[in-house]
Amino acid sequence: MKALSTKQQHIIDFIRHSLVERGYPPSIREIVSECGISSTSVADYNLNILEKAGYIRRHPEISRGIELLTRSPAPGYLLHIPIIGQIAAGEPIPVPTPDTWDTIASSETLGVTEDLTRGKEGVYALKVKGSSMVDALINDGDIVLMQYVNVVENGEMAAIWLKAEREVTLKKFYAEPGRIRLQPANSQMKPIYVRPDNVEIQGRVIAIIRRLV
Amino acid sequence: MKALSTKQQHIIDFIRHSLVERGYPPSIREIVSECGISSTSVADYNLNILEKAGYIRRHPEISRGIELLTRSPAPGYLLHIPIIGQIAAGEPIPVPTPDTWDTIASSETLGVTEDLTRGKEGVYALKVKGSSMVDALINDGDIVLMQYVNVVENGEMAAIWLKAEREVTLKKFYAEPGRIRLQPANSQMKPIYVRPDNVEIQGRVIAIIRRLV
DNA sequence: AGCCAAGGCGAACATTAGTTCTATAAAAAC
DNA sequence: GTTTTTATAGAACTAATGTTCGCCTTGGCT
Repeated sequence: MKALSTKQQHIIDFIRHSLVERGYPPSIREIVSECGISSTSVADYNLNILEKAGYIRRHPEISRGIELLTRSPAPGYLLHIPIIGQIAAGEPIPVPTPDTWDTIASSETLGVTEDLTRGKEGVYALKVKGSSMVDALINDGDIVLMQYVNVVENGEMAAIWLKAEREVTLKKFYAEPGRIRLQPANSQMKPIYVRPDNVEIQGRVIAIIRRLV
Repeated sequence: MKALSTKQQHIIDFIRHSLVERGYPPSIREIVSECGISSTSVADYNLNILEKAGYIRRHPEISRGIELLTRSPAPGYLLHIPIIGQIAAGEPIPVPTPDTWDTIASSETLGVTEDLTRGKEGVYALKVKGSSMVDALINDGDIVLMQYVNVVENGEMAAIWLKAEREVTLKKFYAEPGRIRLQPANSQMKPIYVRPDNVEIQGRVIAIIRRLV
C-alpha cells in the first residue's frame, strides 16, 4: 500500500483533532481551510484515497460523515459506574434502585473502560468494608464491580447472602447435588458447603479494583 | 437539577450510540425519527434543555454539531497504560524502556482514569503470572499498576527483588534499624525480615485490577 | 511533440440539516 | 376561570455541506 502524502497525513490528524476537541468530524470545507487545500474537490479526492487505504470510512450524502477507523487512541469506551454503597460481612449488599443508575445524580462514580465490563448491563460498584473477605483475595477498601443478577453459572464469583448466618460472602459458586459448594478464590483454602435454601445470590462479581498509595 | 425525561434520556443514548457506531453525531432529523419525535422543533427544544443541563454542547450553524459532554461528573481523564510484560515470583520484573511508553506502538494497553494514577508519572502495567503472591492478596491473572521508582516510603507496597532468593515479591516495605521488614498485605500473615543489601526495589505498586467472569 | 495519469482548481448544483415562526394542547399556577 | 408554563406540531426559510464537472498544471513515457 502506498504511503500517505503529507497532505493526507495532515487530513487524518485534523479529523482526529476535530473529533477529540469538538466531538464531531470536520466538514470538507473545514479540511480545505485547515490543510491549505484550495478546493473542496481536492479534499474529496484525497478523502477517497484515504478511504480506499482503509484509514477512514465515508458516509455519502451525510454532513461530516467521516468515520475514523484507526482506533489507536480509543481502546474502549469510558463508562461511569455508580458506587452505590459498601459491602461488609454482616449486612446484605445494597440493591440498585432505578435512581442510582442516574450516574449524574450518583454522588460518586468510577470511571472504567468497557473492556472491563465487556458490555454487561446493570453494573455497579461497591466499596469493601472490613477484612472479612481476605479469603477471596479482597481487602478492606477495595472496590468490587458487581452485576445485578439472581443466578450465576457454576464457577463464577458471586456475592452470596447466607440466611442462617446473616452474612454476605464473596465466593466461587458451584451447585452440587443436594448442596452448594462455596470455594474461596484463594486456592489454598478449603471450600465450605451450604444448603441450597440457605443461599441468596445477590450479584456476580465482574472485577476488583484496589488502589494503593 | 431536574431529572431527564425518558425522551431526553433516549436522545442522549442515541447520540452516544451514533458516535460509537458511526463515528459522527446524529442530525436533528435523525434524532426525530429515532426517538419518535414528530417535529424538528421538538428535538431542538429538548436539545436546548440538555445543553442547559450540561449533558451536551451545541455548536450553532454546524451540521451535527452536537458534542457529548460525557465528562460531566469529572471522572478523570482516560489514560492508556502500556502492559509491558508479566510479573512472576522467579524472575525480575521487566523494566520500562523508552519505546514501551509509546502507547500506540505497545501491543496492549490498559485504559484507566487518572483518579487511579493520581497524576503519577512513569506508570506501567504488568500481568501477574502464578499464584505466588496470594499473601499480597494478588492472584494469577491480575493486572498490577506499577510506578517506576527506586525508593519507596515506609508502608508502601513495592515490588522487591530478593537477590539471594532470586525472587520478586510484592510486600509492604518498612525500613527498620539494621533490617527491612516486608509485611504481606494480608494482615493475618506474618512479616518476613531481610538484610538491606539483599533487597532491590523495582517499583511501587499503584493499584491492582482483577477481572473475573 | 504527443499522450496519459496524477493531482489540483474553481464554480455550479443539489441535498442535508440547523433555525425560526406560528399554532395547539395539556398541565400547573394563580 | 384565567394565565403561565411546558411540551408538541408543522412548515417555511436559510445556511451548511457533499457532489460533480470542466479545465488546468506537472511530470514521466514513447
